[in-house]
Amino acid sequence: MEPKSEGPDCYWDSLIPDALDMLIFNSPGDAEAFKGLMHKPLASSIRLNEFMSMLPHSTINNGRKMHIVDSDASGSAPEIEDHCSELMTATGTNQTQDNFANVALVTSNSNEKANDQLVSATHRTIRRRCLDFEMANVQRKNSDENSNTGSSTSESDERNVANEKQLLPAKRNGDLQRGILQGIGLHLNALAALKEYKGIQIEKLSSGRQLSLPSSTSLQISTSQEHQNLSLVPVSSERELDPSDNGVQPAEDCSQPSAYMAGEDFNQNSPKKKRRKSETPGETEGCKRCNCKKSKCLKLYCECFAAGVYCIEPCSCQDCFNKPIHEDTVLQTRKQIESRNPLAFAPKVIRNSDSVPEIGDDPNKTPASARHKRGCNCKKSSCLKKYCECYQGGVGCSISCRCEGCKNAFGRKDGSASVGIETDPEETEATDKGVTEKALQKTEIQNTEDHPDSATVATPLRLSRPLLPLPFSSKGKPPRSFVTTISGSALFASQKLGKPNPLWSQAKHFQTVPDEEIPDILQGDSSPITCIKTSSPNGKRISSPNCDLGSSPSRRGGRRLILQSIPSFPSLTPHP
DNA sequence: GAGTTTGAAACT
DNA sequence: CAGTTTCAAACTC
Repeated sequence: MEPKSEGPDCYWDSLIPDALDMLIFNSPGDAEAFKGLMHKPLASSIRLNEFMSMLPHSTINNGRKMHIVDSDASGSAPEIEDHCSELMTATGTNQTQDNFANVALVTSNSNEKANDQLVSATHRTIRRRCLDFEMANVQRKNSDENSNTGSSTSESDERNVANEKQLLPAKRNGDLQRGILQGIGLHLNALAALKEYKGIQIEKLSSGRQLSLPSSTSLQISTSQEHQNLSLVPVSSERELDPSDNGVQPAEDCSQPSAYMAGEDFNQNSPKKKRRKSETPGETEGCKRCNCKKSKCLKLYCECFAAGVYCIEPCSCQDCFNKPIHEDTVLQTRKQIESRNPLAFAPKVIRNSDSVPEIGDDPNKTPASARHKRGCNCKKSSCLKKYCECYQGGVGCSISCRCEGCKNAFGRKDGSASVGIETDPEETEATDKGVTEKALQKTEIQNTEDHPDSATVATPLRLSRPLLPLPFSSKGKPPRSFVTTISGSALFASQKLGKPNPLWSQAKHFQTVPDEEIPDILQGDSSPITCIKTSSPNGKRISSPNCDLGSSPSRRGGRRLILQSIPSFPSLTPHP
């Protein structure tokens, strides 16, 4: 797709223009060494880590943020990705954990149209694999302010900060004022997405929206094509900086333009968007928003509110208070709900990365790695419809469920259930056979469609990744922005978004997320970095270095992003 | 598009 | 904690 820019006449200095100006060397000798390096022909075989190893160590330290920009996701992406982790290792593991070492993987839309290629060919050549060193002052500041310690903030500390911010958006304003990149706030609670949840779903970056994460996050994702960044920036800041932001839900990354229209009347009573019904399985995955009429979108009934995002234009809600202009009310209500149930906004589906089968789970037949937090209470749906939160979340029922007549295709409460498409038809009771088979067929069809390349994979594997969009959603809600797996409270977003399903539609681009990648965070894992599966505009996945551990077929050629703690309710940040 | 069903959330 | 009510999504026609 894109011409390889690497070649005999390709030099580092052309790829890293102004590199000398951007770098700070500890000594003149380092500068000279680097200068010489820059004029070396860029052999296609050279590996990024090798290059980095040539750099004086001081070059990549000094608390600077390095961006790895790769415009040609198709060709060289894997290499960059692979070496990114090496690079991290080479430059000091600490950097992967502190705020000073920020590595951004910038991917472009490899599916760009031909004309786009022509237009941007030159730019790409330059940008390609460009190492962009950027001051990390902002993050440093954040680190300083958010942490009493001068040393790098620990994961737990960051999480606490993020949580604090969630409830105290005002604090996040400061971040905005520091000049953080503008962007559209991403409610990554859901990103549990990679709540997928564990499966953060980073969706279409091509729309030019930023995915915002807490300032403590070190990962920056952007598309080279439009210079759009998925920045780990406090959502609030984005909102404040974005003049066009009308309080519109930042987290939303809908493909629907209207969702972002500036000046659009917030009134969601507008008849124009009656989202869902028009959504059909292979249709555009427009944003599906709430339709609340009596709750004022201030209760968990409201999907938007529950997801930690503001309602926006596509919503069909009435008397909506879940808007930036009612931020105080929203926050107050949220606090109230949390006081009643601290986990009210936490992901409903929790993965057990330890793979310790729950009591009653049949390791052989149920996706034991994921379960609904509280379990369902289905009486009539037999856990075969999306009324069932377990089913909706793509997880099997567990002992904690109080459902009756459970036939959850992802795993029955009693552990005897068949799983997904591999369900043995004979296993299904004759009485409900029709229904069950229908549901299973639907699931199977969607699995095939959504994950054509994984169609032959054992179902249990797929099912064990509930956070990622599941197949059966014929009306998959559009993700609020992306599916991603995120740490800490971030999961909250992915969850509701997490409702894995909203992302289902987009999940098509993401493939499944390996269990290992899913939120260790949910389990209290202190790992500083969370893996996020995302897709570039062309559906490429961005991955983070740390995720390289372990291999998975689904990862091949994909990219992963690793994001750090994300506020659970970022998008509610006030809007100036 | 309207009406029904369903089960989570909220309330008592 | 259990029962009831309210609510909005999911589903059906």
